[in-house]
Amino acid sequence: MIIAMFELRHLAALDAIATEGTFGRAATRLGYTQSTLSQQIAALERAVGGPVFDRPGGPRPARITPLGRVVLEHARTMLAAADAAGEDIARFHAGGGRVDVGTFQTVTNVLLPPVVAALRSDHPDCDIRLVEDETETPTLAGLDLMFFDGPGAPDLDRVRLLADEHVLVAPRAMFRASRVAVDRLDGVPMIGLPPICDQRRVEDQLADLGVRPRFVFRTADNQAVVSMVRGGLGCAVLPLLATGSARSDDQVTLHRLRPALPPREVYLLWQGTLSPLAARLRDLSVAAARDLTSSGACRL
Amino acid sequence: MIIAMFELRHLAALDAIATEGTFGRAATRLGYTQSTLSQQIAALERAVGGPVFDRPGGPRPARITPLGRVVLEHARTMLAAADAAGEDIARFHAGGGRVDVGTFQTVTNVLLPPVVAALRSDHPDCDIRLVEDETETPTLAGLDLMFFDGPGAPDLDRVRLLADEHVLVAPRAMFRASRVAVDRLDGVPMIGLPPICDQRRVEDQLADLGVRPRFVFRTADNQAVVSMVRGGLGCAVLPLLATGSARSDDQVTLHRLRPALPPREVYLLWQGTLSPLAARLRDLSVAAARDLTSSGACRL
DNA sequence: GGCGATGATCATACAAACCGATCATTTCCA
DNA sequence: TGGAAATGATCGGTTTGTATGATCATCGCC
Repeated sequence: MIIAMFELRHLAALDAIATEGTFGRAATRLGYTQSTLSQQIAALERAVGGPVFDRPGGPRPARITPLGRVVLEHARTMLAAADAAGEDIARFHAGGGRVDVGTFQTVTNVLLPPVVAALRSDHPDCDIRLVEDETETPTLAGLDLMFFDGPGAPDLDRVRLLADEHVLVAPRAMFRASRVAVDRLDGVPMIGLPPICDQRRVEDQLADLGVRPRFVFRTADNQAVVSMVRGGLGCAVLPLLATGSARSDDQVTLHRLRPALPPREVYLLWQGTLSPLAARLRDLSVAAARDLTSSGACRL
Repeated sequence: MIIAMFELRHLAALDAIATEGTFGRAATRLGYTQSTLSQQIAALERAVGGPVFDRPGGPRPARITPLGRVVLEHARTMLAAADAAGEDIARFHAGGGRVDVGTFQTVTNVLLPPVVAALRSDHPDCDIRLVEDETETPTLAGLDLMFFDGPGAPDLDRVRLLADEHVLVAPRAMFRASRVAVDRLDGVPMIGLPPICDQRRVEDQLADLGVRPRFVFRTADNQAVVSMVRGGLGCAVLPLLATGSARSDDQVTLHRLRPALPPREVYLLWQGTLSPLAARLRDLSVAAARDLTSSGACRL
């Protein structure tokens, strides 16, 4: 007997007949004719190598055979899985399901909250998973979308979300002018993020200008950088959005740099076809970024 | 998007391509051509309402899409179930699997042991389940085979296994002759099984002959009946096989009755098509019964 | 003995599967 | 820069399978 030559439609027929008792009623329920069901069962019996129903003849209903019971048991498993698949597919198309997003602090704190709120208001049961994996060469593996401060690998799809101006955050007494010349940072005690990604680029650019700050503390936490500046430990060069809600006050001052460093460019990366949910997240993110830019939040 | 119009073969293609990476290798593995797999995936994509693979073009391999992942997850469930079904079907045809048998004490103790031994020697993993349900009108529901002391309902299939002579079991001092006239049992203290099935027929037949024994103890346990006779509590009329290995000794004597009561006829009943395992059990039971009969074990 | 329900069977129209050949695209290498 | 190699898509044609409606055989029941 040959292996697994049966079709889902045959198994549905088996189930319907076993449930309804007769070929005719099962055919009605499935929207077929009795003739079709007879042939489907015949095909199934060819596939499994023996009869699945006893047909006593006359008005007596069909009775399932031991072989039929064996097949039926598995058939119901498969039909249930098919149903579940259909539901998941429908949910997928409706914009539900799951989306895995790579992000980083600024995006998580500034951009994503309204995006997530909008998604969850449309699809309360959608499964949004955020992963913060700030490494030098991040990967898209296992992610549907990834926010990144650069255009990423050339074979990826991308959209540029915003340009985030680099500003100087300094203890209040340190600088007066609203614009500070970059070379005044040479030798100055400085707080920094770990030297990867944007922070690395900033330091490289300063070095190209002959400026070598003296890093006295590094932390991966944007807010902690600002707090240390606030404590007077040193100053910091940060993308404006990374400063959070910090603005010039009685402890810190924010300054533009002269010459201005190239801004941090935030991209959203993905690869190939997106799920409707992920596409919606992308579109909402683009809109949110446009709002941020036009509201002036990315420029001092 | 339409519901569950996909076929197992499409899901197998999906799985193979997701595993192998390219349509061509997957086609080779499945024994199809690349063209066929392209068309199968196209059909699947029509069924699920969207692409399941991104085809980057050129020598780059196909990559599964989010929708493809959703489908693939369920596909693997269904394919695993199909595999399991195939294995169960193969086991079924080879004579393995499960069989549910209704039996009763005599059959369990005398007939079945060698039958079960033979079955389990052929198929060590076969699942033989015995149910002792000694009621007046037993049912075949949930059973593949049923041993019964009568021909059963007319719409059942049956085979007559053996005729088991009714004998008198008496305390040693009670009767001398090897044949005892039935009417000598009138008023005699007697041990009996519950008055159903064969026991009921025996009592009816005695009553028809004007014989009314005095039942002083009833138990459903054949061996307990003999034990009570051995204790001198009374005598008993039993089918010979129900006496187990009891024979005339220094405590009990076995006697033929005059006139002989009709023997207990043991049938094996079933309905419709049997599984190979059940058919084998039936055939072995017929052979075992023939052995019992020809060895004289059913006649004193 | 006829009625009604059951499932099987047949002929036919239609759809789908599969294959072989071919094509378009892209990468890689010389 | 041009061509070889590998990818998947597409097309035409044959085969296979599917669904239908009509008809037939069987059997229980009134």
